[in-house]
Amino acid sequence: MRFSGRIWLLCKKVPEGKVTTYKLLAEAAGTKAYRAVGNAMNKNPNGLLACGYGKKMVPCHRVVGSTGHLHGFAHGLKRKAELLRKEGIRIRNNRVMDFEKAIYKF
DNA sequence: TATTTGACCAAGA
DNA sequence: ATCTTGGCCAAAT
Repeated sequence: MRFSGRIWLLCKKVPEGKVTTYKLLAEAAGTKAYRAVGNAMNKNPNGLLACGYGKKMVPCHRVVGSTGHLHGFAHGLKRKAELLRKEGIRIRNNRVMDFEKAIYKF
């Protein structure tokens, strides 16, 4: 399977209310391609709401930078922040509060 | 095959 | 705390 596909699979394991980082995803995949992970998210199978790869959704909005900052989102950072808030994650200035505690560890 | 492009990351003149 | 710089790597061109 292709690199991006493996990343999507790992991404699906992140539960609601938790977040992960591009770096963590790369490490979980056994690589250092942090940057390529970002690209994979950008081209994820969630057209606009399709959100499907296999049988589950790819919660790409739960992926943030290693510093806890929101880097990007197909529908805008604002939308991304709202989705996260709706799952119980506090966001302030495009940054996840209590970041360390919200991280999902593989 | 070669070049360009990012939703990255860590370190710091 | 904030901005820049160089290194990184898969994908698309």
